[in-house]
Amino acid sequence: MEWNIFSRSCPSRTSLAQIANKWTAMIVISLVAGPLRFGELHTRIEGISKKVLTDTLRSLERDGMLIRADGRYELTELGRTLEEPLKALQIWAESHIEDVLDNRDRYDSAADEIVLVAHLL
Amino acid sequence: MEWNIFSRSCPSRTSLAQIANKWTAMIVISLVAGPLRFGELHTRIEGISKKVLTDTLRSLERDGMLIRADGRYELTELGRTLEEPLKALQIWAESHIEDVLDNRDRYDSAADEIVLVAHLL
DNA sequence: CTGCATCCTTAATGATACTG
DNA sequence: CAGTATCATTAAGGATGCAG
Repeated sequence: MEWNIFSRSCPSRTSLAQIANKWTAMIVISLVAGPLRFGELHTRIEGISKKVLTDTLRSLERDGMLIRADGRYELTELGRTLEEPLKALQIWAESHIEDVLDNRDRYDSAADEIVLVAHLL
Repeated sequence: MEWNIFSRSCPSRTSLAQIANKWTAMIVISLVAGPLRFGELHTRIEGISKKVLTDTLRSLERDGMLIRADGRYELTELGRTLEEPLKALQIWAESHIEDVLDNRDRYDSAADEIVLVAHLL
């Protein structure tokens, strides 16, 4: 069977949507070093609500990325295969953020100028 | 400066949210081979609405991932650095989807059993 | 064809209170 | 502590029509 994320109804797109997600990335990255409790995850991933954390953990558990064993969340073998690609996203985000912020400033001030000129006409 | 996606208000988290996104992934992957027109992107990325495509393209343009040159969207140098990590997500999604679907089936039928037992009590 | 603007619907997220 | 349940808010996504 040929799976293709570009195909509207291909299940692989739902899988992509699940892994291409900031909460998923932070949870998986947090669990790489070893199992953690709910509260530990809640502390490390600043700003995540208990509801969102619960929902995301259930969803990852359903997909077989992690398991819950005596109060701790642990990556499965499948989940560990996500370490590398998701860690790469973290590294990208943290190492390119200054460029991105500069670009945003430039873009926004260019937009401001357009508005300014428009007022002069 | 130390950037950290786990910090609630760190700008790098907004950047992570932008790249850890299925539409971003599909757009960037589509543009790796060369510039494309709006309509070409709209065709390749099945099921994306014009509004979402427009919004996502603007957002990526703002962050400096791509530029619009005479009707074509083209990755910038910064955007091309996303090729590898995002392509990795595509490959993961397409190559592990069968495992994921199996896991979902198992998880859901286990949940059904619990409901069944609950009815017997 | 390439968008932008609008309106509408749904999904994601957040806040709070509550229970085992 | 580890959730669940509920409600409120916000963001994402989609449909349609219009304009350059």
